[in-house]
Amino acid sequence: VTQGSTSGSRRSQRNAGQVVRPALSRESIIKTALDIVDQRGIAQLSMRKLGGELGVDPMAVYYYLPNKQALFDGLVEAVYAEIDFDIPEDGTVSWRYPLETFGRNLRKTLSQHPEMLQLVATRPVLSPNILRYSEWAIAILEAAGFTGAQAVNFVSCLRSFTVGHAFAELSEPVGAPAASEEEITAVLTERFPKLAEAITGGYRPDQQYELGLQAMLDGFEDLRPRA
Amino acid sequence: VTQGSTSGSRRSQRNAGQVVRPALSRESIIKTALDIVDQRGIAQLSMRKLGGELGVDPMAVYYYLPNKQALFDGLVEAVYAEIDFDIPEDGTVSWRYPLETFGRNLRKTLSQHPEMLQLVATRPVLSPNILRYSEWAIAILEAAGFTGAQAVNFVSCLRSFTVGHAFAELSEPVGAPAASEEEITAVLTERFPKLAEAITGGYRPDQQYELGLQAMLDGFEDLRPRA
DNA sequence: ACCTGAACACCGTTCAAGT
DNA sequence: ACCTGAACACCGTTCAAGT
Repeated sequence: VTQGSTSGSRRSQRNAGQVVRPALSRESIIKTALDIVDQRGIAQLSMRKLGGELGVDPMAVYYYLPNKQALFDGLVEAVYAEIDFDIPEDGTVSWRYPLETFGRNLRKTLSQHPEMLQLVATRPVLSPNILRYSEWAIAILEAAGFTGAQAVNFVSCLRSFTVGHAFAELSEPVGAPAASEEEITAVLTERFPKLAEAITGGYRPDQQYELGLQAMLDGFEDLRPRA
Repeated sequence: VTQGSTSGSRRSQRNAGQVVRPALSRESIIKTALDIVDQRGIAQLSMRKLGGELGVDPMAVYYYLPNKQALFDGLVEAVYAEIDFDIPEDGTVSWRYPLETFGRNLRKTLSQHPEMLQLVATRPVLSPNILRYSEWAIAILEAAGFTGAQAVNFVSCLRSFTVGHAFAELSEPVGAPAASEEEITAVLTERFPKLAEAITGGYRPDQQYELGLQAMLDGFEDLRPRA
């Protein structure tokens, strides 16, 4: 939560010998909140603890954000802004490229903020970062012969799959609800042998994601009018 | 929240003229909790309101469930149990059938409990209903030439896509974060014309889901060894 | 066995007040 | 303009007690 002293730090200089508290701002509040979420979990983010972390009265953040929902929106937007959605200079990319990159890079950022998943999945935020990349993706897909409506659906489906997969990864493969690992596999082998057998190979999330991603893209390809 | 009087209703008969309160049970508690979630939203489900709805001291439910997490687990399991996962008598189904049915029927039940989505996506529950159907699906897929590991990945990917899509549907297409519908489309047409153009056709969730579902299945088909 | 009730350590948010 | 502090109406959960 380190941050260089910004302008308007007259106050900071007054309390020499004390901990220097940078001036509050919407941005710094959201940054601190995201740290809390990432490190301690979404359930641990309260307006009161946020105030504590900022070294400020809990009510101080209400000057910058009207309520907790607004804070959540800010957090989601901050995560969206982190996604690497750079559009390549070189214009010659296949129609699969924007879609693959959209999925993989979204997934990468989500994996860095697993505790944000609930918020990201729940709150609709029109992030410029996403919109801009989608706009470009549509152009590429249209140039490849798809319609704009198809392109939007493709992006939407990939987003859904990626978010859903991130959730599944978070909740473990055939996870441990309360019982121990051994107990579960024991019950599985007895009652659901094929499932148990198929799982013993291990759960490889990256591989599974790539399988689903490529399958979808292969399916989309079939919709393309013949050249 | 109506429920026929069950056995052990000696108490109920004592307070004649009063509202008859059926005996508490884990099942009836979860049923009532699910009603609250469906009708008033997940945020409105508190142990205290649950007690109120049951006509009982809030602490009474702790006799049947150790804490709120256990209540959540019960709710998720209840939703999973509702999914129509009947295995057809007639054994001659295509390998696509179990996968299509898995996705569509999961989606149908999720759409009936939209407020449960966060919980369903978050909590790993080994529902017998799901395991049993998965076991059958694997058998069908193996008979069609796929490996068990592939079959498990297919089911997993479909679950991810279905859950993710349910979330997206809940959060609206290019939803309204705070601004009005008109403002959004205005900004969109100005800055992201292709996106705006592609969206004007309207958002058809069912159609989009079916598109993604079939694309994935088409992609899976390519992995099948030639007969 | 099943339920009650007080108590504790928390919440988000309002509103008036300070500097 | 920016932050404080008391107050209100909530939470989940513990623990001892009632019947």
